[in-house]
Amino acid sequence: MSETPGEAESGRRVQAVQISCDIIQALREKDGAGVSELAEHLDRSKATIHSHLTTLADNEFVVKRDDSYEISLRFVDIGEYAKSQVDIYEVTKKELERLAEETGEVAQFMVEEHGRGVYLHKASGKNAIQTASYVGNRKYLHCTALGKAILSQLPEERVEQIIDRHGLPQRTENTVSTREELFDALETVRREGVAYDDEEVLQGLRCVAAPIKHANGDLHGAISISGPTSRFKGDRFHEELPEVVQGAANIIEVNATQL
Amino acid sequence: MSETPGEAESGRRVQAVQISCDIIQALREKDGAGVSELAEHLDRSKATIHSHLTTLADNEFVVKRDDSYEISLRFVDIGEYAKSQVDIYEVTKKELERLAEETGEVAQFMVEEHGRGVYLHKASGKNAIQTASYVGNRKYLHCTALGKAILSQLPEERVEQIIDRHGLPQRTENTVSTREELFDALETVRREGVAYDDEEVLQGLRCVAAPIKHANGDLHGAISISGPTSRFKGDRFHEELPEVVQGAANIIEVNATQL
DNA sequence: TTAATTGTTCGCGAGAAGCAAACGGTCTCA
DNA sequence: TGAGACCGTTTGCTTCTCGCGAACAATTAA
Repeated sequence: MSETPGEAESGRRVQAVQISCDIIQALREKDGAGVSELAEHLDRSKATIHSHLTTLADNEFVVKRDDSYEISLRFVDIGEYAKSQVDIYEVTKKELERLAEETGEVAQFMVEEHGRGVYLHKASGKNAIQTASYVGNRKYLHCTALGKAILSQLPEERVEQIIDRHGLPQRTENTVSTREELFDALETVRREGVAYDDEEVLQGLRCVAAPIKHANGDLHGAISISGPTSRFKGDRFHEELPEVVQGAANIIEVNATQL
Repeated sequence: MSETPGEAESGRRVQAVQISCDIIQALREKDGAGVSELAEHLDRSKATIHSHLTTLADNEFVVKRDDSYEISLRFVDIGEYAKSQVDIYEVTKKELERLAEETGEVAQFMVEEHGRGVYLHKASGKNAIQTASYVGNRKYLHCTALGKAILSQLPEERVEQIIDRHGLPQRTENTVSTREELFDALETVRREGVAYDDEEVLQGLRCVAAPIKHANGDLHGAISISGPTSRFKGDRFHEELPEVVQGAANIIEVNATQL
């Protein structure tokens, strides 16, 4: 079984570490901040915040610029490392580029972590539209084609755990909002091999996703192609694109077994 | 003045936070590890390591997979954010892609932080060679063309501070190894507008870099083109490429003033 | 000059955090 | 089928850390 079964509520925590995590979170939300501002925001003394920031700066997790502290580029380094640890990352990236060029649309790659979906790559073809998603972005799994493709590969109990943890927040009126609806949808995905998003996230945006079946390392991922409803309709939407996406997923799977 | 003047030796630290930072560092070096392994490596009790890992997992900085803890993809998210905070990032990225296509070589973008250079983007043209550098990678500034281009824009006292902090470790026999040599080199860069790397880092690899003059936010960066000595020689190396790189840097500067 | 901001330093007391040891798994090998 | 040797996890206890408040510089504004 992958990751922590449910959220581990038990066990001791280290308060000081929690404070530093909160500081990083706050620095991100505020695009950098000073000691006093953080102290007020987190309801802690200035002295506390100060010693934490100094420690974090020592370790190059934050940078001090004049009198403002900001998130350091060290995160870029570690983030890039984290991506590289995903064994199918390189193969998938190449395949996505090909897919984007072939279709002219946007191709994306998502993996599951902590019960949510993380975008790991985005390739844009000639006619690619702008999408709100960016690499690193975390989305709930039940409300995107990529997410549903991933969920379709997980054992039912894991899906239950994820719902318990994150719920089924409703993005738009088309989002699945009950467990039954979701499990039905996942069954359909398993049967057809692809997941669809028909304007469920954004008006006018359609999306076709296929899971990457690769239980190795308990890592579950999916790839997709997105585009405007005007181009995503008829045979192209229901036959051509699903076939292309599934084909790409297949190639990745084959390459992955050789790792 | 940007960042901390010299390393801030003074002030209090938070030991617990330091331990967590060490854990993350260790997880990265070891590509994930268990509690016992970390406890031994960091010379701490298992209980301590465990409570730290639990806290870090709560905050999604690490993931527990079976009995191994690993660096989480949350770093991808924060890293991507950190990049986006660099105001010239988007403009430079576009310009790099153009540069790579036009020359067929490798084009790169580096900024300074904590006295070292961080690669933020890499674009590859048709004939691009493989280079060891990757996005997020941190290099000493004195031993690459990009680094020297950056240093040439910093006030002398800042350069002194950086040398005090990091020294001038010698990569190859061609690396500058004394302060005088370095300051002479920087003077040349300022005069010519470009910095060269003539097989100083790697046998057979040459590189031309130009600083991006843009004091805004105290952010200093540079862009470069790298390629094999076989193609980087004669007029192309000493005139054509320097001109192209400087031109690109100029375009970025102009676009940057409009931010 | 004064007043109101900063960030920084410091002494102190409370409680957090680190340790050791015990506990409950799982796996291997006899 | 056990014994033993790992593993991660839990728990009490003691100590020393760390968070607080207040004082201290250093800017900035009025």
